[in-house]
Amino acid sequence: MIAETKNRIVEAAIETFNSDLSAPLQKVADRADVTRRTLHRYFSDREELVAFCEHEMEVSCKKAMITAIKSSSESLAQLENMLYAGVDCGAKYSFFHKLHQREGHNHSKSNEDCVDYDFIYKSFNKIIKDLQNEGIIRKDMPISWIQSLHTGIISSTVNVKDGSNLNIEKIKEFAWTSFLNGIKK
Amino acid sequence: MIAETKNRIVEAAIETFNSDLSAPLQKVADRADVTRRTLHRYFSDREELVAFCEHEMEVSCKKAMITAIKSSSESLAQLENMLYAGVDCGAKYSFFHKLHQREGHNHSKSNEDCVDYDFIYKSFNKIIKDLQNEGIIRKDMPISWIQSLHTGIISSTVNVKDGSNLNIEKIKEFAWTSFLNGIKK
DNA sequence: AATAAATGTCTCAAATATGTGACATTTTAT
DNA sequence: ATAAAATGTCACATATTTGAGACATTTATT
Repeated sequence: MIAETKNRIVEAAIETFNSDLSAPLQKVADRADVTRRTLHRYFSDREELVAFCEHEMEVSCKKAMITAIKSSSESLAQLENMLYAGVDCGAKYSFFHKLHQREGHNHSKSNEDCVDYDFIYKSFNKIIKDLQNEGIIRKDMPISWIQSLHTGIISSTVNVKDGSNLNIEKIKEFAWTSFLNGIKK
Repeated sequence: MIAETKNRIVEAAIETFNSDLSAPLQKVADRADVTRRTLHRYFSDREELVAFCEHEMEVSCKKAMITAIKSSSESLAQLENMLYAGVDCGAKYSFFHKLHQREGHNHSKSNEDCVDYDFIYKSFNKIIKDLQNEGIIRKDMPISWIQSLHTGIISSTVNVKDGSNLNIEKIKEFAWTSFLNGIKK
C-alpha cells in the first residue's frame, strides 16, 4: 500500500535521524525495508523528507499530548497520561523536543508548529504549578528540572521498551511510579 | 599546545557524534576550532578518530565510575557518586552507553573495553541488589529499569546543565533526590 | 632574533552520497 | 487473467565528503 510505505519511510527516518541526523538515506531506506529509489519516489530530496518528518512529529506529538491533557480534569491524571503519551510517541517525542531546543532553531510565535509546542509546554507548566499548590509536588524543584526529568524518563522508557523483553505496560507503570515519587512531597 | 588541540578535537568529536554519528568531519573541526587539515594531522581518518573517542570515553568513564565506587563502602553513597560521575562525564557517558548497546556492536569478553564496561555494569547491579536486600530500594522494579532510569536522569541533568542558568551542584542534588525517591521503598 | 613546531591555506584525486531515467518484476485491484 | 500501480534493479551524472601534498603563516622555545 502506498500510504503504508510512505509511513514506514517516515518512521524509519525519524528513528534514524533522531540519533544520527546526517545519516545517509540508504540507512533510512534499509530501516524502512525499501530501496533508496523508492524512497526518492516519495521524497524528492533529503530536505523534503526531513521537513515531512518534522511536520509528522508535530502533528503526532501534539495530538497525543492534547488527548492526554483532555483525558481528565485531574492534574495528576493529566500528568500521568502525558508521560504515557510521550512513551507511545517514542522516538518522535525526543526528536520533537530536540528540534525545538537545538541551537539553530528560530522559535517564534508566528511559526504555527511553535505555537503547538508552546501550548503543550505551557499546559505542562500549569499542571506542575497546580500540583505544587495542592501540596502534591515538591516546591523546591524548579519546573525546568521537572520538565527535563519528564523527557528523560520518557526516553529511558522508550529505550527499555526497545531493548528488553519486559512488558511495555509494566515499564510504563514503573516509569510513572519513578517519575511521581521523584518529584512528590 | 599539541596535546591541548588533540584533546579539543576529541571532545568536539564526542559531542558531535553523540547526536550525529555520521556528521561530516568539518563539523567536528568547526566545533574544535581547527581546520579539517589539522584534524587529519591528528587522526588519519574517521575510523581512527571514532576509535580514539571510544577509547577516551572508556578510560574517562571507567575512571570516574571506579573512583565513585571506591569513594565509599556504603552502597548508597556509591550509587550517589556514580550518578554524579555520569553527570560530570557529560556527553561522554551517553555516547559510551550508546556504543555498547547499538546494534552493530559485538560485545565480547575478549574486547578489553567491554571488560571495563562489564565491570561497571556488574558493580552497578551489585549495588542495586544490595540496596534491595537492605530494604532501601523497591524489589518490584527490575534492574534493567533502574539502570535505564539512571542513565536517563544523567542525560536529563546534562541537558539542563547546558541549557539553563541553574547552579550545577543544585541540579545534581535534584537529580539524586529524584532518582533515589524514584526507586526507594 | 633565530629556529622549530604547529596550524592554516589552497589544491586535488579518490571515495561516498545523492537524485533520476529506463526498464524489469512484483503486488494489487478489477 | 489482465491492467494498473508500486517497487526493484541497474546505470549514470552530479554533489559532497574525505584524505593528503605543498607551501605560507603563526606560535612557542631557546
